[in-house]
Amino acid sequence: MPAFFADRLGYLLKHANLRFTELSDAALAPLGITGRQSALLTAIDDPDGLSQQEVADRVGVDRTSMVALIDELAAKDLVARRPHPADRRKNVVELTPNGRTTLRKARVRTEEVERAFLAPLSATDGQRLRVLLQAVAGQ
Amino acid sequence: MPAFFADRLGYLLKHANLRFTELSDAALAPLGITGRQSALLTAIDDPDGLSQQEVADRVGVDRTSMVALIDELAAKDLVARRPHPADRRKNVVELTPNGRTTLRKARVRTEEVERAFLAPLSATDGQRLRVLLQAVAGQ
DNA sequence: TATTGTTATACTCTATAACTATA
DNA sequence: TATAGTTATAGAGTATAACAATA
Repeated sequence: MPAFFADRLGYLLKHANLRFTELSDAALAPLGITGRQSALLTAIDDPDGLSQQEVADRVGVDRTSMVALIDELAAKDLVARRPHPADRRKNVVELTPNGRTTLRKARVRTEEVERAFLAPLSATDGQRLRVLLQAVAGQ
Repeated sequence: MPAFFADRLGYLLKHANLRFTELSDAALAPLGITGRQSALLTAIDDPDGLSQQEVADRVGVDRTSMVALIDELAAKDLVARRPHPADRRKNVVELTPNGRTTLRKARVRTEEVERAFLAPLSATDGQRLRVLLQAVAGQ
């Protein structure tokens, strides 16, 4: 980590993000998923059942990218597609029982990751960082 | 920006980063460079002159990735390679006069971007965010 | 006409492996 | 033997364009 960069906001944001991703992927590897896939399971976990388009909108990717992402989770038996009962253009994407179990475990691990990531800070400062990021991340 | 994600640290970090990158690239586009290239110019701007390897270490990419990055900047006449006087395996990478001018302008723009990015926060909170990120980004 | 899922394709960013030339 | 630069290649991650089925 180059010292002459260390106070640039862009650098700090990028590397904070990198560090969180590393911790996340390491913590979730035993569950056989990445941080990205854990977030995807969270997005899919809706009582109403979502179309691929709706899931794509939630995580902010294109619907064309969604296909392969769902394929991966389906190959691991974490989610399943079924036809939408009222609109036959749509798939309903849902967690499988295995997906629900995995998501539950992933949530615990993710909380641990957040704690580890914020470990250099006091509890107050950790909460403060979250609030400040919220103000600044939501355009 | 999905509400059900908005308090996850991973989500906040990712989107703070995305927003900064967007602001940055938009502000630097009139100079014909990206935020990434502006950071690269900053890394290259060393009075001693750096090898490609040293620049790569500074920005945290592999030396094989460095080749194309330098090629791009060289094509824009922002940097130039010259043989290292003492070690003929190495290139010395340096800013051209045009590169120095562009870097100077890019610095002004980047400061404006930081101000715009932090606009939702008070000056105190802006400074606080920087300090907290520093604690958390440098492993 | 518009939307959903899909495929093909391409572009960015980055890394690994292997080569050349030096040291 | 090891290092610096280079090239070829490959793998993420993502987007655009075009198509079929359906609305």
